[in-house]
Amino acid sequence: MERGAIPPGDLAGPFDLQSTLESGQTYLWTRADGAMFEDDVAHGGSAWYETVVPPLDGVGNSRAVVRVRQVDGRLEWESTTDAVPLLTHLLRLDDDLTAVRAACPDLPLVQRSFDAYPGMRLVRDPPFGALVSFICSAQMRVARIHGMQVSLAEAFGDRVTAGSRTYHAYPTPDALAAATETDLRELSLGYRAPYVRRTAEMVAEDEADPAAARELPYEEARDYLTRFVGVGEKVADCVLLFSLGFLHAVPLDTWIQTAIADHFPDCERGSYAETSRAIRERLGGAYAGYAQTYLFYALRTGRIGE
DNA sequence: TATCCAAGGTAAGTT
DNA sequence: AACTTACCTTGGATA
Repeated sequence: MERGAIPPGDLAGPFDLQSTLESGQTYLWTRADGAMFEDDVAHGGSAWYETVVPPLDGVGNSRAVVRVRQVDGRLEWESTTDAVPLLTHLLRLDDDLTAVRAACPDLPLVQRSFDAYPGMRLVRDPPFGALVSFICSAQMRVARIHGMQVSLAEAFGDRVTAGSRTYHAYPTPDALAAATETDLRELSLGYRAPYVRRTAEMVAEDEADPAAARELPYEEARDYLTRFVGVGEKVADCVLLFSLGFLHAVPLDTWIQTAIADHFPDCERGSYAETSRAIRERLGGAYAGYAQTYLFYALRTGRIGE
């Protein structure tokens, strides 16, 4: 495998790998030490994280194994190809986090959540993996959502050998479409099993393409994604924010709904769409999704008061 | 040891 | 359109 490092100076501001990958935005990486999403693991370590990247528009047109860890601020990587453009894309290393924070509202709740996890970036997951993993997220704990993706990769993903080890790629749409509902239920997907199978089939058969939403205006893009089975407005917002670069999307999950009720009750409108507009504006507009993700992680881990 | 409960919601059926 | 209800599974809490 090729090796390299990205010095802190090339990271466009503060960056923290662990919070970026373990904040519940992405379920497509694993920790080499097996401690992904374990709440009793302290921050500040330098664990290796691994993923197998499918061909992506614009950055590398073939599959690649990528390993990365952060030591003294710099990102060390090992990969089957030059990982710099891949990491820049997947971890949004070119986001100016200082500008992002400056654009977010000067509210104690928001600022304390930024302070809780300095350097956390949003991610840019591959669209199909993002779509399926957030279908799996319904009524589920983060550690189990991740476990499901690992199970899916082990059962239906291609094996890739690199650096004397074998990795499992995330399943292709064809591979998941070919699985049966029973196969998927055996992986503990529960009622999500038929959703995942049918959505994979829709992508495999070219009935719809999650990446196509990138070309649409925000609310049309969200509507477009809800044509996939198991995808409602909340999951659609997650795909838009964590994969397709709609940084103003604010997924209204249980934590944010509680935060709205407790801290922004005037943003509570009747419908998802209206509440979404109101809280998006309250969180600063353009980077509202960044604020949402910081709030979500800080609230979920108890770093900021209820 | 047994039971209960909630976890990053969505689809389908009613009003 | 807004409102109910059912839905798989599992780890942690409660009795």
